Amino acid sequence: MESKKPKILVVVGPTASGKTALGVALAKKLGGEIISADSMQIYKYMNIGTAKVTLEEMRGVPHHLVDCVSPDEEFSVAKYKTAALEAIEAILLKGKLPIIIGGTGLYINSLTLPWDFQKKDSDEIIRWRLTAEAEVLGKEALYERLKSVDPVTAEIVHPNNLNRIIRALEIYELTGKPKSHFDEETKKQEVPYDYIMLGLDWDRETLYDRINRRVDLMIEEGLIDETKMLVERGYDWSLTALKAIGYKELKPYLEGTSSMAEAVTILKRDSRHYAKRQMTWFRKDERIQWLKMSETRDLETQVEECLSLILPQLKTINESE
RNA sequence: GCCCAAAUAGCUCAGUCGGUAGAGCAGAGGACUGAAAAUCCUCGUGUCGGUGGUUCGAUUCCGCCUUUGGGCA
Repeated sequence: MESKKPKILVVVGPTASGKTALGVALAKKLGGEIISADSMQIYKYMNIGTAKVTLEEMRGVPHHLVDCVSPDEEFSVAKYKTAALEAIEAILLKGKLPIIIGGTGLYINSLTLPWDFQKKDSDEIIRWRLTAEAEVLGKEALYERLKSVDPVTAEIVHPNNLNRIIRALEIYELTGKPKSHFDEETKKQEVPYDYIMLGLDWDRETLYDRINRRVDLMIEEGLIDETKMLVERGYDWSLTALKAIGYKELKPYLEGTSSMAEAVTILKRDSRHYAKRQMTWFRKDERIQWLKMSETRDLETQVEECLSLILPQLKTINESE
């Protein structure tokens, strides 16, 4: 007998793999609502560059956690998890199927693995101070401090990876306990849902080709103006949101230090690199069932294929009701 | 037609005072628990344009050829 936990569908895949279209189609067929798991599509005013779903593309399917945070607002996995869990509950209450779709592996894992963010906090000021300390003392000094305070984490974190070193030290300063302590504890948590995880799998060359073409399209659709608009609104290049691929690459062009062609080339490259990192992330996840994608098959066929794969697994939800 | 320069990794180029070569980028693999589209790690054999010569030994020196730039007519 399968577990009585509510079943939830998760669709992952690299950028430009067709998640949006497939997700909407699945939601239509299954009576679902979509929860985005995308760290950049949550930001307002960033539409073209993040390839955000358009109202038209939604085809009436409700989307959650898209377009809901200002680019200068602080956001984090922890906040994502809280908001996503709320959305899941609301959708389940309506008797509909939550479908989580996105390419941010960390966000996906925050929901599908027993991760708990409640007990440890974060603090911008400490983080700021540690960053400044690293500039003065060198990251080696901070790494040494981490070694003495949390040798287990120091073992895992590479000495060059300042961001990780800082976060680990931040946790220690905030709680008096090492990060590794929380990592152990969090594993004892329970995940409240059963996730059926689907991955969109393209061959590398085709995906890269799609990415390159999509970047050209973004430029045609006005990515330059969108970026200018963000800057004019006063959003700083140092914001996390402005570090999104599609915007940061345009900075040199807008500031006149590079040509548009150069900027676009780099934008394409960064997008390819990103896709590669996403694939590395998802590839190792054994829970994911891979769906072979190709441009010769149309959406309808892909959806059918998808349904025949997941419907048997979803059935238990109906039986238990 | 003549003169000059270049020809080395997928690309841009470095180098070997003669002992068969190395950077950046591209590309590949990996890590990831409150910045994650971020951050970080690892991976470099290629007829050194072709062909003769000198030499124990040539990608390196010399001759010729080819190609590509530039200049002169």
